[in-house]
Amino acid sequence: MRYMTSLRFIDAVAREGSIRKAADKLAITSTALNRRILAIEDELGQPLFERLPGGVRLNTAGELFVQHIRSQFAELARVQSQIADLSGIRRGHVRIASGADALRQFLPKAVSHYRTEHPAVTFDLQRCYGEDAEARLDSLDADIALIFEPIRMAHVHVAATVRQTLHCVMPDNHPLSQREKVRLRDLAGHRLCLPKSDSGIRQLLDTGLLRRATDVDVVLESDSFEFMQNYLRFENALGFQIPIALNDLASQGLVARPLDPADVPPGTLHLCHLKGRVLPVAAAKFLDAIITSLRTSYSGDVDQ
Amino acid sequence: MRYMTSLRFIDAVAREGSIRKAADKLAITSTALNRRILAIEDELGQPLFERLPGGVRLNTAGELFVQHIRSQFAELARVQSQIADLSGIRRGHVRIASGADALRQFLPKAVSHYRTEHPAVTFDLQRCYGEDAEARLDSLDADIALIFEPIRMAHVHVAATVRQTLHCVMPDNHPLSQREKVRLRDLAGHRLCLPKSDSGIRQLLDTGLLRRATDVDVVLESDSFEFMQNYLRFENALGFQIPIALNDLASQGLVARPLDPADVPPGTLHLCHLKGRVLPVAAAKFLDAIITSLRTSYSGDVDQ
DNA sequence: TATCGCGATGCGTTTTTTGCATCGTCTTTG
DNA sequence: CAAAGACGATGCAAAAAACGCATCGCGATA
Repeated sequence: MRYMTSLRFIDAVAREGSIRKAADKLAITSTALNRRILAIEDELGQPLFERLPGGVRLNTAGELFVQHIRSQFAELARVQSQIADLSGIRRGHVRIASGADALRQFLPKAVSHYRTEHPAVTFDLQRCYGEDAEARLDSLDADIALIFEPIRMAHVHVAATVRQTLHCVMPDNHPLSQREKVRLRDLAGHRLCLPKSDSGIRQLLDTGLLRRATDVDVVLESDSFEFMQNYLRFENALGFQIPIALNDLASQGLVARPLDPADVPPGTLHLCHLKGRVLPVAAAKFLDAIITSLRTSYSGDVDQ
Repeated sequence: MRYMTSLRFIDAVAREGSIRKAADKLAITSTALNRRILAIEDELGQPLFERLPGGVRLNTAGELFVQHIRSQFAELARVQSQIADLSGIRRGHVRIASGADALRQFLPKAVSHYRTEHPAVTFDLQRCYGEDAEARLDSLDADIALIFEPIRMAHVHVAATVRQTLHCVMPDNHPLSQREKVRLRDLAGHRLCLPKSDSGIRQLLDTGLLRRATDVDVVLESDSFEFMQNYLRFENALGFQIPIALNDLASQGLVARPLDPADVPPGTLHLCHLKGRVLPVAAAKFLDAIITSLRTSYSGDVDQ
């Protein structure tokens, strides 16, 4: 939308922290950008940025205004999507922030399935660590977030949750593969690969291990599930995963066994959007779709 | 705000129902206006207006978009007022839709008092009949509405209510002026001046009169309280009013006596704003101020 | 059937926006 | 401690956008 240019520019400058850098990204000269900002500040009657020697930074008024700008963008997107929906063809853009878990199998399937029904809808999948997913909801950089385990911020709305029992992943010839369930004490003496400590899986494991004071042998930590999964066979080590992230293990000679819930409580996958926000049609319908899909896969474990 | 020009224009065209008429009001040529609208429609990928032989009319997409535009204006005003509030001087613009009742004494006093404390705040007082006040909240043409008696629309939020006992106004030498309270049956044989039927006062009276089947002599109807009040002495007639609208009667040789609540139930004055809307700081503070002021004047009768 | 009022469009003019060169200031670096 | 580098601000000319005028085509109205 053309009339929002100045607002887009201000947002960019706020993100870059420098007029010149933002101008580069926006493919205009810094002068033009500078003057647009001066013009808006002039109209507002108040500066939005503090001028620092190394660039600019939002002042309090600027914080308020940028927040306003972002919500305007989100609102516009929503209205556009609503208008597009009138013509029958659903179009729009859905931005999803997710941990690595759901990005492995679940979201690829869900997105492609949705796109076969609504080819005009495009997607943006953002891989997030830790609190980042929530922060992106907050800054309106994402419409929907899939977060495993801890929800920290107060202003996210949880549309649905899925209970996920932790599984232990291992080569199919590993001694523990004989068991139906794995207890924490069984891990003693085996080599473990653990996700990094900002992962929800790790946090659940840590509390369990701490409680039982089990002595474990952690050979590596990583934030890449893919790496860990491919690594297990080489060291005959144990990895950990939640069901939604389990892909076709058999073809890699791996198996998964659930951890006994008595040792490690099941974690929760949260499907969230920003509280108080009305999602664009495409995003709202996609959210519905994945909730339905989750309900068929994990019938008893989904809450809304 | 400069960047909103196109949006303002669309809003104007929607209100006027004609590009040429709107162009006149906006003091530009119809060509320029026409092209701006074509440009926006082009960007949106969908027309917003139906072209009729006598002008234009919003289509469904247009309705959605104009609604969006209006909420953007309101949001911007809110943010601006919030920003202005940062610098200490509270500035802003408060738009009030009210029936004639509160416009007589109460609002003039309240507004002038508020403006002595916040001279940078400006006001817009809109005299509304019937449902118009609520409609203006809805179209974001007003921030606050004072409505006596019936609230019809679902999406107004009532911030406070004040119970108002109907009073009978009469010349001070009128026989009924001897009584402390006036019963409906006392009205028989006297000349009455009644507000028009869309007034809350009239509706309360009508139900009371209907119930008692009192035979009354209505000599005139008007929607102007001022006219009626000035008229009473000439015919030695009776008028009706609620406390908030009672000005200095004594100087006009008039007195007011409450109607017995057993005959006519007390009415309710509603202080409202649009549900779900965050008011600009100035409007919100003014609302607080008048609620406080009402509480001191009608202590027992105010609910929040 | 003629007229009127409406929105759309081609074209020259005016206003706004942009880019270039440059200034002054502050931090970093040799 | 001085030179270099990066930043935002500003004067001025070029480019782009918006505007106004004249005019067209269309449908309603009288």
